[in-house]
Amino acid sequence: MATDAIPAPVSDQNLSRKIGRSSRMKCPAPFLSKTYDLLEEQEEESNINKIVSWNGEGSGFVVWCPAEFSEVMLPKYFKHNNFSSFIRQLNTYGFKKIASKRWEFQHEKFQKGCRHLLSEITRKKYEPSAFPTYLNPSAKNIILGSTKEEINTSRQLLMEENQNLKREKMELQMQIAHFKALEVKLLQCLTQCMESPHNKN
Amino acid sequence: MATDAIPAPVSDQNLSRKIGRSSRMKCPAPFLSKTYDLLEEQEEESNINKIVSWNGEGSGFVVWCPAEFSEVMLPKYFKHNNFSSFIRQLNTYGFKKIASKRWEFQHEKFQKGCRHLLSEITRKKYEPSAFPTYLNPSAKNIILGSTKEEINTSRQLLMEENQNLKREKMELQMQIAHFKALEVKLLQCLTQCMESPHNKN
DNA sequence: GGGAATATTCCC
DNA sequence: GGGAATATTCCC
Repeated sequence: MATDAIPAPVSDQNLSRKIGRSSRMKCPAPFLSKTYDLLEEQEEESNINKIVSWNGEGSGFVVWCPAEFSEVMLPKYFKHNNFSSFIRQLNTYGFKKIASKRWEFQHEKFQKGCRHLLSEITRKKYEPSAFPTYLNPSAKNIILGSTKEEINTSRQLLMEENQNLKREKMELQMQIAHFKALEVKLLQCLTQCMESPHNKN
Repeated sequence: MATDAIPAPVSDQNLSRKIGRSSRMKCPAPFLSKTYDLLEEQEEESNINKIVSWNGEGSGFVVWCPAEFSEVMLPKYFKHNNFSSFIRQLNTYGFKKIASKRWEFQHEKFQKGCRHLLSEITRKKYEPSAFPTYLNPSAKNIILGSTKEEINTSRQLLMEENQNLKREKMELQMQIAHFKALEVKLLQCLTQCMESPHNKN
């Protein structure tokens, strides 16, 4: 039946929101728990059959067979069967691909036997107005350690942000113009109202 | 089999991105197409069996049986079986619930027989700062004829302008907050003024 | 690898 | 109903 494949709601999602992940977070992101679960599940398979497993040191994991992994395992834990979407999430949470010829990923806080570390892993934040980390404005030394191209990239990003800010400023100014006009009208109304209440009655 | 329930990729998703939905858009959002499809599919059912259908005038639609709709129809078109998520999407696209005792929804541009209108429906915008990532081509030349130091100077100037723009933006936002508060007060005054034919004449 | 749009979930 | 976080998709 079709609905079978829709994963049951994950219980730990509820709690995590209320607490907020900022300082003392209890619940790992669902993506991390599920990925960890999925590795635990595979631990029970014999080595020969493993689609995915922890690496030798337990410091990362390897997807041995991406095709099977995507078709069989992903839908059991996620709402899709696309390897690329899984990779996208890994990147979002700061995992690194640490081998060139196989799909091995690692994250400092994602280790075999250390489920409790998961809650220390955070999403990379998407901050619309902030600088990318490598463009930290306080980093005045940028010019020393960077190539012309890198500085120029930084410059272009600033230019882009600049355009956005100007547009936003314009929009805000339009809003203000609107409010000013409104204020004038309201004051007119009020004045009329105060000046001539007598006549009608 | 589990993977059966994962909807096949929808072909019209590809095109819509490239074009951009701003002014002359060709492709409706997947959510809209799918919802329309789902209604078309039900058109073939006899009236007695309908889980969902267009309303009498074709100006909206009614989910007659939310339970069955969620369990049976949603998973065929979406990656979930939650009625509330469907509702959330309807709200995102500006649909209105137009009956109190049944699940009837309406949107000006969502009408029976008018699939072409779908592409005029837009998401309500959540827009912190949106500007398509363009790379300024004319500015690319700067890198050829300039030294690292010169580019960096340009960069620093932009950074400065940027800071200023942010400050200005903040100030404008404060002005707007001020106007909003003022508007509330004026409206209160006006209301009082109108309600109480003061001056006791 | 990551930006950004859309989808889904959760919460108020 | 909608804000906001997370998930999924698409594209560069």
